[in-house]
Amino acid sequence: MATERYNARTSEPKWQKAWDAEKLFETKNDDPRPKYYVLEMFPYPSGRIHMGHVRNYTMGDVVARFRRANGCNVLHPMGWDAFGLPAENAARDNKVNPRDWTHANIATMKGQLKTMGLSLDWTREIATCDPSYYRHQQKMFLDFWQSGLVERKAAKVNWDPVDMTVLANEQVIDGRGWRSGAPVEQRDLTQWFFKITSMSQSLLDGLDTLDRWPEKVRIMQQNWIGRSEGLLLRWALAEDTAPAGESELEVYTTRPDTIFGASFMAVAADHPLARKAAETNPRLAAFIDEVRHMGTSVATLETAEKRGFDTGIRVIHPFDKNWTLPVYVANFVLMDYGTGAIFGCPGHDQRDLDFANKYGLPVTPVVKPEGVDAANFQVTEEAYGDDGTMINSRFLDGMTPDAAFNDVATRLAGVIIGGRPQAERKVQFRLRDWLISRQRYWGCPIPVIHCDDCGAVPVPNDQLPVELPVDVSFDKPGNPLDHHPTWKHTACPKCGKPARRDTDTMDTFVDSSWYFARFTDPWNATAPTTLAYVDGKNGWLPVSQYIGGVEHAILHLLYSRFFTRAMKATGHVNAVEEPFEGLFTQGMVVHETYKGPSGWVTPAEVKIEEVDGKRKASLLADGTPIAIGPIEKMSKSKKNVVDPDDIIASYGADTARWFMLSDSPPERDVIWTEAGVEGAHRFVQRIWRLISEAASLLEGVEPAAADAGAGATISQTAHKMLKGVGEDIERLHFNKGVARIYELTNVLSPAVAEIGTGVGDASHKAAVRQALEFLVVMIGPMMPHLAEECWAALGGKGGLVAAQSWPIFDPTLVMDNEFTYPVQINGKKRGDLTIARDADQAAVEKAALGLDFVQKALEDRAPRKVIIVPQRIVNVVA
RNA sequence: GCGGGUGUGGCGGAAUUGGUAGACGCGACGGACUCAAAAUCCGUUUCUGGUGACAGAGUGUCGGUUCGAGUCCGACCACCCGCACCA
Repeated sequence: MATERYNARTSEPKWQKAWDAEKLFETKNDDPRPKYYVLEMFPYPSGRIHMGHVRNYTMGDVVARFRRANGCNVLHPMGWDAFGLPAENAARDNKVNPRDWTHANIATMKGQLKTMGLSLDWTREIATCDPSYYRHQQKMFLDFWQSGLVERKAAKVNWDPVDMTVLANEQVIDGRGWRSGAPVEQRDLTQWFFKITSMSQSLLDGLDTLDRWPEKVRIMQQNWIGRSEGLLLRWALAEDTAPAGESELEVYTTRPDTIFGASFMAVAADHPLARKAAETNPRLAAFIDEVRHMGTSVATLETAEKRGFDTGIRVIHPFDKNWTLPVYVANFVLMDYGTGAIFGCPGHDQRDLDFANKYGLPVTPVVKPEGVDAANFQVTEEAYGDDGTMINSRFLDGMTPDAAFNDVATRLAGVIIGGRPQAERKVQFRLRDWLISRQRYWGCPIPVIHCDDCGAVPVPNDQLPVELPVDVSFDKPGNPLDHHPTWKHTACPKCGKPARRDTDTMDTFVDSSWYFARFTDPWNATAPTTLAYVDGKNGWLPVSQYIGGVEHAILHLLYSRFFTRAMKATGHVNAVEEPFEGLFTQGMVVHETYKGPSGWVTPAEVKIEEVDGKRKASLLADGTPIAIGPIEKMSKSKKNVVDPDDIIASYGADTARWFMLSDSPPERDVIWTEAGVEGAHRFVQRIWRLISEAASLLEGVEPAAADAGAGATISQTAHKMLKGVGEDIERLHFNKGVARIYELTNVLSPAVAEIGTGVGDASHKAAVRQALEFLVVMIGPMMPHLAEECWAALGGKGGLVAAQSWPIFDPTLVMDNEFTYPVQINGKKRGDLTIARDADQAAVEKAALGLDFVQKALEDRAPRKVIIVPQRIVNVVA
């Protein structure tokens, strides 16, 4: 029977409508089944979806559909990370309102996502730029403020001169703004901060509980938080060298054990002591000025050579009144870490050694490695940073560095100077507070009013939300809210006098730090969350499986972890602290690049041919030769992008989805190739041919597993694959599941063809029928439209596949009755031995030794040893 | 510099964690069907030698542990990612 080709263009919209009509993916909060929350990172509405989205949302959809088939009440929502600078740039360049631009993009992208056939609950859709969303964010900002989690303070902040706004530390990459790529400058400004550092320890400890997160991400966060244990240590200044009014220098050190190896002190250029000393020393003042200027750009700071300037100040060693050390101002000491001052121990710190060598300062090793003679141990070019034994350290000699650390800490803690101990233990974090002020329009307004008399005053609850004005102009550079003629002028809520609104908006990472909580009840108009649904016994959080790009390993994921804790502290969630129980970071979609005489060329314009075994590219239009470049992340600048719309239009969504899941492990990059898509499409057609052929042959046949004859092999394979595919999806090993589905198809195709020729009894047919139904259910999460079409062709028993349960495999069929042992001689495989699965070791040994190739190898001698691992292997040692 | 990861056919990648290396897919080659092509179907496809059955080699390199190593240990090489004067 000739069957028509599967036509995705007509089938896919048909089934999407059928799912909508049944409201299959709308989730009820009070559904009693076990809850499963699967979430993909929501997109920025840039205009069109790209292949990265297709990959991300396909994976999430497979998980959602699979969990649904396994009896879970699945929450799988979608929304829009809708605030951000591109909308303002579009407004400036094209004279459109950011709101209109954003909403138009959302409409387009929503349409594109719908063509993918994702099982999303669109009734919960949210956009962060809607006042109905950001009003709650403003409320939480004020709640956080009241709870001491928000602070307005002056600080040295990162200024992006292109985007004309400040940036958080996390948004500065290699000294450049994360979006603009412009070198970031340091400015002193008063800004709003979330006090993320108040939760440093909790954020660090929480990482240990996240066993379903990639190790890599946990390590990155751990390093970013950067905890160290050390000592705050005060050094007395030698009186005759101290500037007026100064008597001591406090440093932070993690190596107090090396205190006898100290040879100098170094302070940051901004350190108060440096400023004081510079007052009477013009050359020092000039040096400090120079260092400060160099410090404007973070990028130049990193490559700078280590330089210093002797202030003339001397400090007295805590354990030796007669030992004085020089105090330098050094360009490599940071003011905002520790106390902005260090003691230099050149023997055991490379920077200090470089510095000491440059300025001729003494180098005394105080820790020696194991097995080295103390008298001969010297440090010249390379500092020794490892463990060992204390030397040249008086009362510390012979101790381990750990013990010496404790000894020094204890001794100096007991020395009280000026009412304070000379040293205190101190845990220091690298993490800084989260700067959230942005001098931009298209963001959530900070709900604060500045009054000359009352200071910064919260906007009262009944005046929320503070909405963005619509009539803004982007003609002038800078912040349109600040330029707006009336918006910022208002009355002080406290005293009623004229006052000004804060014209800054919040970092857009604030918007994405709680959207996952909002999805649990987006209809709540009075509060950000509904406590009954957000977490706890009947709540959704934490997200069971979160999927997104690794580029958010620190930014979004760290902020969300903080925000969840802050929401708990302010009563917006019940108990949850870690918002994402399972995290998966998927790889990128990459593609070959093509370069012609006049620059980069898109894949759609290129024809690829194979000439003498070599791939050659030429321009489709006129045959101009094109150079095939390296495989890179799809980007507009390299033009190596493939538009999901084009793929879906020509092959259908299922082909695109299947390709995204095939071959490449999901955490790795996937190389998009034309040949690969065609291969995926061929499989779509192959499944359809198989099912439509079988549908007529097996009409009326009741599916059942066979336990004997040819059908038994079919049933065994089908049940094994059913088990395997389920496990693969559970572990997100989609590529392995795909391979198994191919294998099952490879078994079923000839089986169906055989039935077509009239071979096979009833039990065989029943087994094939069952295997085919398994196959259709198994492809359901991956290629949902094709699965529906196939299911309908097979009779459509029980309605839509999307509503079917995942079948349960029969354990007895998954186990073979016989086992084929590979038989090795001296560790090399020489043959097989098929024997009953329950044969005991003696029986296996006897049978193995009876094999002719074993006898030949042994040449009548007795084997030295026979190793039998049940259900594994036989190894005969001759 | 520090931290993490990866390295397997022409290519993407499998290998129940110490037990048959190369599943599955792509590509290539040969054949069938066709006037022809596309599509489809059937074979072959790690390398070397041999018509062949077969033999030998083989998971970045070198060494080690083991009856047995892609997997464990030691040293090294290459590439990728993250952090980077954090005291």
